[in-house]
Amino acid sequence: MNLESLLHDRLAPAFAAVAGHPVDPAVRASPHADFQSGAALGLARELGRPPREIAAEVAAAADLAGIADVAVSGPGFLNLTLTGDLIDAALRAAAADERLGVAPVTAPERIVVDYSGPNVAKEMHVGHLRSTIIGDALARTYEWLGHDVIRVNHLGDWGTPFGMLVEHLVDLGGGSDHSIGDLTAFYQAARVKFDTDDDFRTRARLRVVALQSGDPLSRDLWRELVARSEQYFLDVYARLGVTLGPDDFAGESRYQGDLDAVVAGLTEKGLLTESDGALCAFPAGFTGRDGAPLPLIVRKADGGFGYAATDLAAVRHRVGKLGADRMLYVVGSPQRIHFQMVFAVAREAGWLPDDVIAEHIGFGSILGSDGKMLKSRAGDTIKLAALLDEAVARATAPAVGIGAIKYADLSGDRMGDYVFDWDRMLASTGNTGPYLQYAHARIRSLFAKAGSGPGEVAVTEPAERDLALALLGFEPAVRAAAASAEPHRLAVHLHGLAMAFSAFWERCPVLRAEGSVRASRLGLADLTARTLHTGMFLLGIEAPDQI
RNA sequence: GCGCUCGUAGCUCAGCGGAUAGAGCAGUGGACUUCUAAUCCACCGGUCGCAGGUUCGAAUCCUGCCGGGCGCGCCA
Repeated sequence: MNLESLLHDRLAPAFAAVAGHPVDPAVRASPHADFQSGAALGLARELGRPPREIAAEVAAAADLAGIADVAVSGPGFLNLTLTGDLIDAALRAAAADERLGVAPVTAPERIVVDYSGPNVAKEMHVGHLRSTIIGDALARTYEWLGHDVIRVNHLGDWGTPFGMLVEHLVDLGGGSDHSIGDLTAFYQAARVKFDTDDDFRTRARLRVVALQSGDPLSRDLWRELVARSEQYFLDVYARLGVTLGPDDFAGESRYQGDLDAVVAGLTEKGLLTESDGALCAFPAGFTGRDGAPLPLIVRKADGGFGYAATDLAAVRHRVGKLGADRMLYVVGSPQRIHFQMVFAVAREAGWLPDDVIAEHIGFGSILGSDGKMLKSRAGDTIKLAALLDEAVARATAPAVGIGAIKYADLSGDRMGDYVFDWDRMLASTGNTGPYLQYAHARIRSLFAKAGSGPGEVAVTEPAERDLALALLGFEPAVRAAAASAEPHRLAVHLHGLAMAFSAFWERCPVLRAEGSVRASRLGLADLTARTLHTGMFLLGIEAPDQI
């Protein structure tokens, strides 16, 4: 149940009656009561009356019987204090519902979420962490709310590096698993040869041509590389608890057949200009260093296609074939302008209708303790696998270590940078994954000993009431996270819920209570566990029964 | 130079138009015959980068500065 909406709906008619027109009651959580409405303040000038008088009139007119006690406060606020009956009823309704009282959206959208997108033949590294974690949390959240989510893993599986990689594979004698071995070593060996061996470099260039023109051997070896990499990615996703699966891979190679059509389409619309031999689009409103129009390079001077062409083809495909109502690109902030330009060109080309939303979901960097981009001590990029190994080694259990990393990534505003700090993220207290897991596990242990299940909730103690309000704040938190594509809104709420539960735990004995009090507290505990479990599930964080 | 983004307590961060700006960590002082003390309670701690503006009301919106990060034609 969404209490804010309920209060909003009850106050709106009263405000409309007093003001003579519709007014947003502006119901918010309040430090002075459960909720407050400050709308009377804004009406004072218009109505030429003191705000407290307006507030009093609204309070008298509003139908809040059985829902909340209302009082005029301060300069003209309405303080709203929920009745015990309403709280009990709302908790019972949530407890009786598998979805905790959160109804699916009434108008489901088809939402394409593009995230993770690692490069074939390279190991995943910390640079892929945030996109993978944030994207997965968003996909899970939208899906749970009832949207039709299509996950897209836009692999870097095409382009000039693959001439080099395939040629290297040929040198090693073909495509058996053993010849590829460690992906990073394989890539680096190819790279070294490419940089130092003229003959190899020439063969690599020819191999690109062969690959792109469909030479069977080249294609087979390329496919082997892709397959190997995909299996490796899936292993990482399994460790991370990320829901990307084998059917979600849709790499750049998939759009190669569409690129000529992209160029043709843009040409037909008169959107392409030749500049220094390259075909460029110049969407309105983008300027570069010298104030000149900023180009989106669709086809390079050498005739090859850049990523802009692929991204445009992907937009076309996602709108035209996948039927997207909304597309989210969970990609780091540095690419913000690129995507804005892609979206702008796609709109001009007619591939992105006005009623389809395309959003770049940017995020900040992960920093080391020195305040710079996170690197290993030697200054290299840190492999994701190594990071996960360390998390597991440092934590009491794999789920705790992995959960700590994921929660640290999701608990702050995604646009900000954050400092990667093992001690802080693994701490059992504070706004951390382990704290949430601990709160959940405590409840599970309670039921392991209780000998009876949850009963009907009837809130009496202040700590129970605080917990109840936190529980009822779950729905608004999930909807807020979804509305702004900001998982931290849910994460912060879950931390507050866990804190409210801890306070309840200290002050309100459960198993030592008797009769209906014991049953009610078990009911509160159970609802808390289920809410934490669901919320953590939406963030992609495991909630073990024991820690 | 232009653009994007971030500047809130010693540290890490919420809050993003409403009443005395909130948490956590660190610090100080308490609480274990107790359902997981991996916890809880209290205290301490802030000219919300600076200066204007809009508003009944600004950390929140606008403008201009200052400081950090990132981008700005053939890498993705």
